[in-house]
Amino acid sequence: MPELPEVETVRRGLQPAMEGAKIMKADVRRKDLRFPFQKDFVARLEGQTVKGLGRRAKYLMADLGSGDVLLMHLGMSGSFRVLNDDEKTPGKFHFSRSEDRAHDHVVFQMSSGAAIVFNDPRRFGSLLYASGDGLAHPRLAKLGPEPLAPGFDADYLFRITRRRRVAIKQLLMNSRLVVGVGNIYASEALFRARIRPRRAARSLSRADAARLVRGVRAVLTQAIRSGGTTLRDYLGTDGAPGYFRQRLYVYERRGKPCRRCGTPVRSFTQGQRSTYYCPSCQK
DNA sequence: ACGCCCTCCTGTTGGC
DNA sequence: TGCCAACAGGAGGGCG
Repeated sequence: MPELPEVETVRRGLQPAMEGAKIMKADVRRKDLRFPFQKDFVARLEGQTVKGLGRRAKYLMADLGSGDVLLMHLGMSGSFRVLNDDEKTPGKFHFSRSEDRAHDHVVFQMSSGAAIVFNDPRRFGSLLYASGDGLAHPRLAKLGPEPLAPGFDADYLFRITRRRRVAIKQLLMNSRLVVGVGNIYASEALFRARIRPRRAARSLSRADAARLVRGVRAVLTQAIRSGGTTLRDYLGTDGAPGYFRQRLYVYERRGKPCRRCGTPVRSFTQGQRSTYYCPSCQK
């Protein structure tokens, strides 16, 4: 489900309910998600105050009073819902599109009175307790630069694309090289940069690399502003969808006219994922 | 080091 | 109408 803009939107939604509040109770209803819950996961969390809520790549990071961190990843279908006091009555609210409570796997009761519910039908998400600032955790240690940070610039992208035969779209989705760009925004960024997704990475000129950096940054920034993209499941912490879908240029628009030139959008499968592009605008 | 392929899991959809 | 294969926003891991 969620790429950087959706995760960032979730972070902003969770922040008021978590920051400065204590985790009174952590109700873990399964033994595992993507990974088994650590043995002492609940014991280490309960009673801790959340000092701040940050993000690295697609991980949410709750900084805890102990100096450690709670890492939260949404996988493909994970979502958080914040329930305030007046919304806690069962049946009075809806969480997911299907209103199916069966996949509410973890509930945090916060001292603020809010309940924070993690729901994840496919269970590719994960919640991990990590020591220190968490950046040395194996899952984070090898991540590439943040696409919206200064380190992701034309020089960097040009450099890492040299000698790589891999298709540029797949390179964009390689989190060791740049984080946060998933299947939707890779297609959208390439459209903005006017580069075909199948191009070998090493075929990009310096000018291509510069346009692609701008394309990635622009699409992510604009999507954050719209609260992310809701295709199917994704909902924010308040249950509202993201509105960037109506601003997509190519994703899920196969056969529809390109919003720039009118040529029908094409799609094909690349690395077992759908890719979309305009055969006229992108070279 | 790199590139390709498969896997985890459930729910929904589209084609016959 | 019903069945079932294909597919869905991530990413770890194995293999050549």
